[in-house]
Amino acid sequence: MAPRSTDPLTLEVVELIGDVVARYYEEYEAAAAEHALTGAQARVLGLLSLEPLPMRRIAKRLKCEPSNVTGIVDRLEARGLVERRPDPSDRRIKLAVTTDEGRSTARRLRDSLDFAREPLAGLTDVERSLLRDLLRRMLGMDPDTRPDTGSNPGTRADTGTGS
Amino acid sequence: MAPRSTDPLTLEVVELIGDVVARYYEEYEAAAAEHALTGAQARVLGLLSLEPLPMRRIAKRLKCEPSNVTGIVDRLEARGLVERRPDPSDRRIKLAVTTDEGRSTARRLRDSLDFAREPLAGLTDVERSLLRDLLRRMLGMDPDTRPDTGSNPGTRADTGTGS
DNA sequence: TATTGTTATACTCTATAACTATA
DNA sequence: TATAGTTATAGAGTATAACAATA
Repeated sequence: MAPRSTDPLTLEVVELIGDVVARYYEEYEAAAAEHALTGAQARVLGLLSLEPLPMRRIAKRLKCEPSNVTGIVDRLEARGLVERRPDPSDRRIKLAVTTDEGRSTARRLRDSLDFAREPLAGLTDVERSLLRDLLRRMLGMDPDTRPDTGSNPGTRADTGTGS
Repeated sequence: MAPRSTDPLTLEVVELIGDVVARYYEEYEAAAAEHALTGAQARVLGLLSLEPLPMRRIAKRLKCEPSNVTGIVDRLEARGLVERRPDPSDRRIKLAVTTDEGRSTARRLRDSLDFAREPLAGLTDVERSLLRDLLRRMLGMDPDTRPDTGSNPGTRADTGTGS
C-alpha cells in the first residue's frame, strides 16, 4: 500500500491542502476568540445550535472522551450560552441545548467565518462545482461523479446518522 | 464586506473544506501518535528536519508564543530527536537541530501521511492540476491562473521569506 | 535599550480511571 | 450488568509576565 506517489504535482497539491488546513484553523480560532471562546467551545456551540445533544454524542462528534465534554459544556453553561436539560425518556441522559444568547453567538460566529466563503466568491459557478466534485472524490464520497459532468446533484449518500 | 454568499453550492464547498480539514487533522494526529509524538511535536520535528532554526523562529512558524517552544523542544530533546546548539554569530540564539534519529523519525512520519496523497492518486493529472489551481486561487495566490489554462507555472509569487 | 531564550503561572483540552445514578 | 455523566488526576499546549544573558 501507499504507492509512494512522489510526483511533483501531487506533492504540490498535498502542500496546498496543508496550507488550506492551516489557514482554516487559524481563521476558525480567531473567529472563536473574537467571541471569547476557545476552538473546542465554538465547535460544541456550533453543534448544539443545530440540535440539542446528549453529552455522549457531543464527545463522539468531537472525537474525544466524554469526560472532556463535561468541562467544555460547564464553561459554556457558566457563560449562559448553553443549558443542561434532563431527557424525559432516559433519566441518565443530559441534553445540552443552546440558550437564545448561545444561538445568537453561534450565528454571529458562523457569519464571521469568511474564509472559504469569501475567496470562493471569486470563483465561477462552474469552478465551484468542479472544486466540489474534486473534494468529494478526495474524501471518498461519490466515486462516480466526474467533475466535467457538472450536474449530478442527487447522489449524496450520508449526511445522516454519521458514524 | 462579507457578501453573505449563502448560495447552496458555496455552502456545500465550505462544508467539504471543513471535512477535508477535519480529516487532515485526524490523520496528522494519528500519524504523530504512532511515533508517540503530539501534533505540535511532530510539526516542530518536521520543520527542523528541513533546517535548524532558532527557538524564536520556530514560534513564528507555529504562530505561538516563544515560551511554548521551550517545552516542546525540551520534550523532543529528552527523547533524543532534537538538540540545542549555540549560534556562533549571536550567543543569545539557540539553534534547534534534529539528530539522526530525529531526521529518521521525521521521514517515517512524512511517509505515513497518506491522506491527500492516496486519494489524490485516484484523480487524473488534469484533475490534479485543476485542483491545484483552484486551491491556489482560494488561497489568494496566482489570481491570474485559470484552471482551464492548465499551463502557467511561472507566476508563483512567494514561497520565500514567509511573513 | 532591545532581543533571545527561559521560568513561573494559570487556563484549557486531552486521556485514563474510578465513581454515581440510572437502566 | 451495562450505560450516561461526572469527578479526580496527570500531561500537554497556550498566553502572559518577569527574568538572565547577550547584543
